Amino acid sequence: MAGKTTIKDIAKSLGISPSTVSRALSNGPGVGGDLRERIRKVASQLNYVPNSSAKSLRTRKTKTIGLIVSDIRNPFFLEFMGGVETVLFPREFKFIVCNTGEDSKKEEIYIRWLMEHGVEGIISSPYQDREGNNNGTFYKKAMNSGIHVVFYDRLIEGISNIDSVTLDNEQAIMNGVFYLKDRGHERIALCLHKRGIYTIEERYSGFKKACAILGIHPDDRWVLEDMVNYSVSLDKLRSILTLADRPTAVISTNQYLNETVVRAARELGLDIPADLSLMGFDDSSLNELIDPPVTTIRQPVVDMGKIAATLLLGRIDGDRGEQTRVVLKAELLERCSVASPAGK
Amino acid sequence: MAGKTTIKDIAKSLGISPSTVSRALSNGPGVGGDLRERIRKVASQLNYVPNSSAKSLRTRKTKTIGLIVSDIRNPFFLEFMGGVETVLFPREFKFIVCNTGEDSKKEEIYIRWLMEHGVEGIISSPYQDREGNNNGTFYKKAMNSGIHVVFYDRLIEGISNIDSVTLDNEQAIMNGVFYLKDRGHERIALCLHKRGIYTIEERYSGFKKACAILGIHPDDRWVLEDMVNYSVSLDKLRSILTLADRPTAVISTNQYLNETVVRAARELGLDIPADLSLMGFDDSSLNELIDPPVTTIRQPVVDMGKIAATLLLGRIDGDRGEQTRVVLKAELLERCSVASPAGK
DNA sequence: TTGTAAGCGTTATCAA
DNA sequence: TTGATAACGCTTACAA
Repeated sequence: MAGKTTIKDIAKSLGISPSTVSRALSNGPGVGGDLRERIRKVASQLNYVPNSSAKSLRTRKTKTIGLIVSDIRNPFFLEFMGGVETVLFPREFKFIVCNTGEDSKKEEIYIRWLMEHGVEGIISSPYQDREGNNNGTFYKKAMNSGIHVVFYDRLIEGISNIDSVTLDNEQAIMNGVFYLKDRGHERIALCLHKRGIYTIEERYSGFKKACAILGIHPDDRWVLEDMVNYSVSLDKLRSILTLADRPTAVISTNQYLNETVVRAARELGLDIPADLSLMGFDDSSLNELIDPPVTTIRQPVVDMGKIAATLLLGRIDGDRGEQTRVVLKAELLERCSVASPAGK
Repeated sequence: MAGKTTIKDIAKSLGISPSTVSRALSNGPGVGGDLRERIRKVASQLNYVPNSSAKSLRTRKTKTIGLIVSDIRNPFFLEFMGGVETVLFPREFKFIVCNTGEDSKKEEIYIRWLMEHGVEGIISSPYQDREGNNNGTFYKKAMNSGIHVVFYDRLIEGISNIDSVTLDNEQAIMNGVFYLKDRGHERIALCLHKRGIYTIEERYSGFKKACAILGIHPDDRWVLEDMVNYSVSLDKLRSILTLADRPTAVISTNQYLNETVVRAARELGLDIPADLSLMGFDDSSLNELIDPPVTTIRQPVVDMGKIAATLLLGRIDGDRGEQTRVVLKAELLERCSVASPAGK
């Protein structure tokens, strides 16, 4: 009703000074236990709500961080955010969600907004295009102005002192290839999202490494790039799956692509795993219920979120130790989408 | 490097007054086009970053809203948030995500934080327990202090003047029951999350209404409540599905329960739809790939997000019109999980 | 068009 | 233990 009550109103109503009220309400020392109680009482009677803009202006602390995600539609982020919130809430930290949609410009804008907002830290999965362009300089700028940054899922190389938590993507895909080879597959296709993005490059490189180690030579044209939506993905899959000498197995590199391959196979009349094996990546709980249940490479996403938030809060709390780079291991969930190819 | 540059630094460096700089930088009138350009240039040279705490303190505007979600793990929110972000970004509004986890106390804490933070609005899906307790008074408090509130998905009854966007839950479930009856089902079970929650009550009531209209009388014990995790859900489903006179169809009321029913049926050796039909609710893109593809009641979630954000921005922009209550219609996606019961 | 000055609600420093 | 005062960085009457 009335204009918002401030610390001054409380002070006036008790006939004391604003500074005392401030001390009492922020649990600072130097206030009589008795007086403190009376102040608290009046504050709640007057419906006092602290003004954090004023507080932040004075203290330069907002208890707020920014969470930059590359694609808000990806179920990966639900789990990740869940992990982050778990850690942030008990510490009374709030987070602003920034969805870049793999748009470098949007990422830049959000970084600027976060700086203006006065966040104390940023947890980000940065974008990088195939030419290697990224927003590294903006993250640097944020760091220079005292904002701590933690990268998750993706890295920007050559930018120092930024803590990170990522997956061992190379190893994850290598294990996938090994698993397929064990079951007799040498004709393996790979589905990739946009080249340039850290995880995609790592997964691609893991694929090549594993093939080299095993001495197998999948056709270069079976490496499908830019699978960004269903219609282009279907076209690309069709182009390799309708040939006589087609691959016998496909490795997908995210949950969206798992679905895409299953759909495409159905549309092309290919049975999984009889006609085509699928090694999925990421794990929606639904992968188990799909026909057939999809064998998949699972990342510990919730942990990733918790670790990212913990690293960041550590820095905010004053940890000036060396850069931390946490690398998590993936797990291969064996289900039913991989078979041995005919004739083996 | 240096302490952050402020408007004063820019003013000093140009030998002009801070107010002129402020006017120039905030695109206000009353500044020479020439001067404005020079100010802009110096600002960027000095790496000027506006301090929004200071700005907010002065203007009482933060360009920030709060988004309260009841369970961050529910894929519903991914889509919803996506819709919200779409509308907010072009308007330069940021959002803070608050996960209550169906915990009334946590909801209250978040509302308080949002008020302190100075958000201009709150988009919320409020919790209510089976006794009807909710945080209505806190939402009222927020409203009274000038924070606009929009409810989505769920409502708190008897609290006036709050815009909302919800689903026509009663009709949605009624259509589901009608669909089942058309295919010969009269022995229908219903799976519910926590009673008390708005959507759950509405869906339950829709179920009863439809049964009354059709003159069918499912066993009361087939209405399963509190299906909050897999093990209790499995137990409850087992208790009704292992009886000789068991239901022939189950209606689920969220995506999580869709999965639960499918898993439980498999565990109990029941084939869907031969032994048991399933009418799902909510639609993950994966429902189509499940074995069998799940017939489901789909909500227009992205639209819901866009509408909620649009309503809120309208209020923030000064719309003082009557309370708006948008009620969206669900869509029944016919797939393969419903069959006619044996003997029909 | 530009400058002056007050004030937004806090906290922190210094005295009392 | 308490109070007076300045300051955080910005906007906005009002005056020039």
